[in-house]
Amino acid sequence: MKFEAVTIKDIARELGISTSTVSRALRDSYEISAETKRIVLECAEKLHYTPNPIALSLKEKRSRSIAVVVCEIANSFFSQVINGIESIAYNKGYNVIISQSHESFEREVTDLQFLASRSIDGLIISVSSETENMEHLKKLFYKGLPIVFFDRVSEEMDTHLVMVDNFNSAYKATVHLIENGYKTIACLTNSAHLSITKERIAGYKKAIEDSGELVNEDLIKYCNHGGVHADETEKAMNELINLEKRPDAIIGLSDKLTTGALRFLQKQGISIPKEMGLIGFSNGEFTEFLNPSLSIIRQPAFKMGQTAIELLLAVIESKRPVQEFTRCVLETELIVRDSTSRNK
Amino acid sequence: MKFEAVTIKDIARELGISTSTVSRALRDSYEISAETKRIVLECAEKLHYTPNPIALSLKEKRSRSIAVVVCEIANSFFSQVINGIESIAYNKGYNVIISQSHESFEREVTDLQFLASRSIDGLIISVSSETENMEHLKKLFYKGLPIVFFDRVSEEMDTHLVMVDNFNSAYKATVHLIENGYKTIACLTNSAHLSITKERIAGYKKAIEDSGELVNEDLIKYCNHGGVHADETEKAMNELINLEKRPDAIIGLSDKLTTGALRFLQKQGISIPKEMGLIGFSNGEFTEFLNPSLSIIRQPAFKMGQTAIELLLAVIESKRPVQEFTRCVLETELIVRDSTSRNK
DNA sequence: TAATTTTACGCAATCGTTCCCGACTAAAAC
DNA sequence: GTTTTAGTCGGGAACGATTGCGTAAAATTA
Repeated sequence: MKFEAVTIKDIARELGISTSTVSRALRDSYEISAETKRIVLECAEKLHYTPNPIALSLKEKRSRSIAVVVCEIANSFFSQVINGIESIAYNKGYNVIISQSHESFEREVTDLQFLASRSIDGLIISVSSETENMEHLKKLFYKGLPIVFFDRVSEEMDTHLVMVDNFNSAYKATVHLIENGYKTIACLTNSAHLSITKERIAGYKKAIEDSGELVNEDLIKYCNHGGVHADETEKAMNELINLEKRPDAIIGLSDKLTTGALRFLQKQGISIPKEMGLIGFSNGEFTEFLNPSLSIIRQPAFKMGQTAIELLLAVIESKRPVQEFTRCVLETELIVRDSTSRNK
Repeated sequence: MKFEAVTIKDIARELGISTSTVSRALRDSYEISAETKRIVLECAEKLHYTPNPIALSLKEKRSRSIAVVVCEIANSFFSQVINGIESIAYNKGYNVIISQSHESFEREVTDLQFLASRSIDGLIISVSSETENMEHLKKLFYKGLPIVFFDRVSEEMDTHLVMVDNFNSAYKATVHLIENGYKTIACLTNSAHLSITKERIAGYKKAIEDSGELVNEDLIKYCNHGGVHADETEKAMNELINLEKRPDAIIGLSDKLTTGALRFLQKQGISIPKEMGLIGFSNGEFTEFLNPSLSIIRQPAFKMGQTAIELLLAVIESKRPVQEFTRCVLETELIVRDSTSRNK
């Protein structure tokens, strides 16, 4: 594979036949006699021939590899999504190339530039929390690169979208807090321009309004880097607990923010769920064993990954240009635990 | 990148010059006049030319992509390692292709076969817990594929190794338990043939012996799939708590096993650290906030990833065959928390 | 037996890029 | 005035594999 690199030519030379015959024999073409096929196969075996995929890619203009761009791998939600993607890509003979944006727009742009220059057949992406401008993606998309968005999607392009029912998830969680007697519910969320933020905030607001209360914008804290920098979450939390009317519950609208809030409250010695209720989006594996056990909204991450890759491969392998795009919305699961049971 | 695919031929045609000149101009060759370079660069810009890496790979016989094989991405330790790998690979212009073995030997073999056929320039691997036979790796290695092992290594090939001081880590953790008054210390570990298992078990045994006790093999439970199947851990734990002399502490010799033990003890209502002390290897992000907070041995996962990729790239980019291989042993961190403080 | 079809294989172009050889012009050296 | 010598550029062969087309020889048919 490296130094030797047996090629079809070596077989041809060894056998005294042409490369075309070898190629056809290897592909079991009908125009090659059974005897020749046998000899070629035998020789290929003997010489440890392995086809060179690069040469194939060059001819076929496809690399059989797809790229996945997420903000961080070391985040349960995203690693579970990748797990789902990989589970299917592997079976279909595709490589999965992974890149992390670390919530940086600049990094996302260079990532994409790099990947695009590496001839990928398709892209699955959840944009960074800094990403407002979609030009870099549009450019690739209109050049013909199949793209599937998941989680943090953009509706600016006509393509497949995989997400959860963000509105309803946030709505349910907020209603749950209200029903448990929490009155002043604050909200820790991502950059305002992200799709997930807009939808989740809308659900949160609707729940507040449906309970007959007024939405207080001061209770909504936007963390523009999604909580990757711990101080960002801390700052937001500090502002919240110093409000003249201190909230009695927090809802974290993404994984890192939920756990960041927990971390902060623990440090400050603010008791959960008594002084402060806490619920949030999370796909962490051990929310059940946290102290207190955490009430969460869990996304079907693995399923989301599978759906995304299936949609992407359908586009890639479609003969004709795909016109119909699905907007796949999956359900989340609200898991109630101790961090929101005030009365316990 | 897909449909148009502007090539240097297009530029050559547009400008009425040869492809060789275009190629040289683009690479800023000394034999091309400044004026021609300017024109070519301008035209390339205008036509949105992007070089085709596949064609380059074919010529240069390198793909600038490396493969990483781990058992699971959705495992903090491995995702942190990958994070470290990616952080450096990205800067050096390499793609990272990730594959999961899911602790299956068969899957590892097919993974590798697939990857090798995709012309990767190098491989970083932590073998699956089922992997005893290294032939599949040897075959690739002797074909010339640079390989770096990390975590679960094999010494059968003369190549770079990145690991932690497993012996000492297990030793320290066991001593810690002993010093805290635990008498009967059981051990939950991976398949017996893995390097990490051997070394960690040796450290555990040494600590027991140093304390003047005898090692009881019944207290060592081997989970051959590393705890990916929950029932495996449960079975082992059940056997332990039903021993005539029930252990009063557990040491988990890998991430999944430590958390698996915690999960089991919680379910059974066995109080930690009173009835049972618990410590183990873990790189989980929230061991601090678990109930009780977990004493752990933390590996420098990010650093391990960085070290592995640096060693690998050095081999890949070396002009002459590399003869000297390092066996890099990093230190772990013992973090004492509530799960081992019996007296509290 | 002659004409036709089938079988089995080789030639050469192609994918996009690089790079080894020339080759040509104009200025410098003899 | 002839020869060197830079300075620029083009032609064409690679890299490994596929494939349309052409064509011998063998097999079939008339």
